[in-house]
Amino acid sequence: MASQGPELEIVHLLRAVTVELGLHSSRFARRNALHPTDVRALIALMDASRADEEMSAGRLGALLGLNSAGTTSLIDRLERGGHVRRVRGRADRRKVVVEVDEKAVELGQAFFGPLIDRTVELLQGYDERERAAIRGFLEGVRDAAVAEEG
Amino acid sequence: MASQGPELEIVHLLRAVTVELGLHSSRFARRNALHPTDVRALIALMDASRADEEMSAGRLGALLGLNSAGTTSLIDRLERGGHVRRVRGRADRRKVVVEVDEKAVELGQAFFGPLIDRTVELLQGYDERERAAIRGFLEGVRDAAVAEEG
DNA sequence: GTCGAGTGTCTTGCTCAGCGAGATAATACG
DNA sequence: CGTATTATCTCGCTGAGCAAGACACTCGAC
Repeated sequence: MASQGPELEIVHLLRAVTVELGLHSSRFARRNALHPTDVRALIALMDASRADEEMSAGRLGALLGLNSAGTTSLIDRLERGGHVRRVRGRADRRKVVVEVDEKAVELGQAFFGPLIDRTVELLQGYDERERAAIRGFLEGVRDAAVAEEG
Repeated sequence: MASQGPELEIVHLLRAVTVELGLHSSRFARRNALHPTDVRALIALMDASRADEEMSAGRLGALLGLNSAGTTSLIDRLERGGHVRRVRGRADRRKVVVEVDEKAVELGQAFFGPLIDRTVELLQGYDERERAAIRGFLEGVRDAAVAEEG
């Protein structure tokens, strides 16, 4: 099984990476008494915040594939844990904008920071052509996964 | 956000890849009326089968982080769907060896095969040094994630 | 303005994955 | 043989997420 040609070995390796990153996330979840969905939500919220976009309850739910009831209880859960605040939208007052608490952001950075730093460090060990190969490969896999929606 | 240096861009790309691969798995899950856990279980079972290892109920549960009750109901579910068979262990008759049904294997290959093929194809577009960089990077990330169990 | 359709969120009642505790069955070891 | 250990299953429960619908706000037509 370890002798299936160099390409399949890398495919297998990529899967191992996704598995380990998933396990890493679930360690974060368990440690903070969060569910996998909660972690995904927090990540989406932090992304939005970094991009200076408002994240409404509905948009968050859609992103995570939850219906409105599930979304409400997700936000309830996060709010109860103090990770998130509900703020009524100013422009459209039906909307609920979900804001991440500063402490949650710090918590996440403290947990995922070292791994990100280590990855950046790894990448600095490669020259421009090698980095381009890595980037191109990842882009290719991402696009292939996106395209595979038959 | 897209201008954070070449290294962080790749880190972000890697996350996008894991997200998209996760979504791809969940499309497979939904289409076959399976839960995420069921998919993870089937993958673990196929891996074991390819490596010619027997997978007992307990080992499967441990691999997925389930307790014994959860493991039993997981296998019940998979068996009910015809994806899996229970076989009493010959050597140790307390054990239950879980075998994947041929059809489930084919189903999985039909679904994940194209993506794997596309990935192999991508890899063939790189020379030996570039492939080594990709492999080394993935190994490094995997090891970093494994090491981060503080 | 105000009426109605449309949209965003929350409530209610339910299903089912997974947990804890403990029962049952087979093995190992004295 | 009998006791401890190991592997799985059963029972009762908690809680995430769903479907349906209530409620609140917005916006366009008149």
